[in-house]
Amino acid sequence: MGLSERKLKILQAIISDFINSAEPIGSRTLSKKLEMGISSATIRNEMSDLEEMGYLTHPHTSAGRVPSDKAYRLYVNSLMEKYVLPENEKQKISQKLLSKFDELDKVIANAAGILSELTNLTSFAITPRINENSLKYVNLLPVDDRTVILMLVTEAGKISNTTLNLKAPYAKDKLEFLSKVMTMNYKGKSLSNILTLDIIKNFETDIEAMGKLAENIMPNFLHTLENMLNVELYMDGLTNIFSIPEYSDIGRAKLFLEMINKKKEFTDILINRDSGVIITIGNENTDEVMRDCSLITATYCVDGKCVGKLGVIGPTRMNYGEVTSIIEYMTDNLSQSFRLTEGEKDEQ
Amino acid sequence: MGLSERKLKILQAIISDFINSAEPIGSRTLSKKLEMGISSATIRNEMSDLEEMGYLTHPHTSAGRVPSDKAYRLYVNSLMEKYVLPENEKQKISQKLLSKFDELDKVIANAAGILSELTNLTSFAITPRINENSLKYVNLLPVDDRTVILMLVTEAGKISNTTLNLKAPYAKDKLEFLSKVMTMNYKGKSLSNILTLDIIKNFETDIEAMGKLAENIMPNFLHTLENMLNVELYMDGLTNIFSIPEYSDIGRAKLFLEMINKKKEFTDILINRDSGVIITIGNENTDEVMRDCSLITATYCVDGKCVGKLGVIGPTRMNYGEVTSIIEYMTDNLSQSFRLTEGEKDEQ
DNA sequence: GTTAGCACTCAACAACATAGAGTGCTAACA
DNA sequence: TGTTAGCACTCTATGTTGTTGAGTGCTAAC
Repeated sequence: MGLSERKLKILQAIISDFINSAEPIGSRTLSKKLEMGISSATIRNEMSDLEEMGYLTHPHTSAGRVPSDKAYRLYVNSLMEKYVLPENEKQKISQKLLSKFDELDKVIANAAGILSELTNLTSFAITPRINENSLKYVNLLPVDDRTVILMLVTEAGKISNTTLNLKAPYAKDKLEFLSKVMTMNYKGKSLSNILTLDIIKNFETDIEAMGKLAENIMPNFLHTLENMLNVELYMDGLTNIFSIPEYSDIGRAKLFLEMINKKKEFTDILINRDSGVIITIGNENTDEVMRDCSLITATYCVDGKCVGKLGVIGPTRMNYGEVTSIIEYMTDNLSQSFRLTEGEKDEQ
Repeated sequence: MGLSERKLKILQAIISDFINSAEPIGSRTLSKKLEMGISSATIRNEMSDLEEMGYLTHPHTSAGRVPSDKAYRLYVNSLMEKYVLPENEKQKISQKLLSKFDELDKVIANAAGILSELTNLTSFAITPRINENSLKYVNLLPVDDRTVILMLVTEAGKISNTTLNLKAPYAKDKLEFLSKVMTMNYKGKSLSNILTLDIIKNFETDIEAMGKLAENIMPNFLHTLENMLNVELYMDGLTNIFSIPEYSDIGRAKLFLEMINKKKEFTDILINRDSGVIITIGNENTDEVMRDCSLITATYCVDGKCVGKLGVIGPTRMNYGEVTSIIEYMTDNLSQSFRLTEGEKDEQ
């Protein structure tokens, strides 16, 4: 049994209705709404077929039909009409997205905020992994007798610094010398490479070569490198789930928030998703806890590398068309603005 | 009518019982539990008096009694027995608190995590305001033709930096010159003072004196200063509220989480609290939305100035004794560790 | 002042009835 | 052969009623 034109139309109607109302829909209501001149009985027959084929389910005998994950997948792939963001919406988003901040992390956190506001869902964003970034220079700046600022700068301009409190006073010229030696040793190497074993092994000889001061500074150097590789997760709109009927049950709301709050695990799930706009619906999610949610992510690029992610998580019943458009527009916008810097550089 | 010894004893018993069980307690149950050889009828009379005096309430006629905010206040002030943290607990806390991180922000975020774990409540921590900190130096570091790192260092060693993408290329010597001029102009002045009007007014003449490059950099300088003054709020244990019977109602849980999630407002509430261990119970909170919560905060000091805060928020029915001890121990511990750096400096 | 005794109150729970939204099947129709 | 009206049936949601038990408040006796 194939999916006739009519079956598709009925299925689409059921899905759009359910996305809006969250209520199972019955044959009579649908018959009236469709205005196709077919009676509720006919629709009942079709619905029965669709259920047999796995597109619909039944909370209980005397309830209307509810779309299954399979139905949402079909809907997303071919049934739903592409939502086009109105031009003034686009402008509003662009403005909010880019006006306020310079710092990457702040821009990304802000983006998550905007996204949750627009979709009324829980949104998240992760900053790009900078694995491949190579170190540009190491700078040790004197503050006072025992305080030193360790500053690392990558080729892409990402900076990280830490204030170190040394156990013994140091000489300024030694500090300068150490900066130079460290820069010479590690310049051009990618952060993750520096952290791999073979380079770390060399540290002992490095330390010996560079003297007592290095002994104090090296562990901090490694630690700072590790921090730079950390992906930052930002979330917003957590309380939006309370407005969603699916989560009016306290148990489900709890599970949802607990899942979201395991930041480490959640970040890993996000990192491992493919690039581009990816929609995973309900049981398509490999992670047990997410089986009754849908996840939409898209990738934004920094300096041409598409490694940051922006997305939303919510009930499988969500407005895929609109949400996807918004996310896609936002990531495009972000990528473009992060490329601008690059562009400016090239103009030189 | 005063509070006789016996009334106090009964009140104390009701409160401790309710803190544990969250269930209204009746006269018969209490009579058995107290083992004072007084009958339920007598206790009923006493309870009736206590209710008249405002220490107890009644969810409905046939329910047991529940302590009022006034009762909790009395309990906290004089009735409750001081909880002494066992030595091994203390050690565990100290270890977790200090082992992992160097950076102040990370230590504070981590502290909030530990606190929520220990108390099973929602915890929070704010980083210190550094209003009074004075600027030590301004450093402009060249990265490439149009990229500059703006780095600000305060006397207390707090560093902040921003990567600037300039609109035009610059000359290295001008950058160096500008660093020196800016350091000269603003060194020793407190961050908040630099941001006040009279100094900002001078900027225009400053910019004129320092040339085109300054025009580009000054707004970023101000912006970075503002950022340094921002207090960071960390929270943890949000989902703990779901285990608390008071919040098994989805409406209340929602209100609670929404309140907590208004970070700006919540931070303001925290900042404005007095120093030391402060307990505000239910309607003692000036903010409407917090009237059915209790808030416990304590202050930790950095470099001798007590301006950071650590605390929990939860239902008025919370274990004030234990929670207070834990928070107090943690802030003491933090203050001490943040003083160590200071101590080391003094040893010089 | 304390206590036994008793009438009274009220939430919580269970048992039952009812309404209504919806289904599935059948038989008739085009 | 597909479509439809009609009808019995199902099941949730909602309301009603009764019962239980924990608890109170009052009174009278100790």
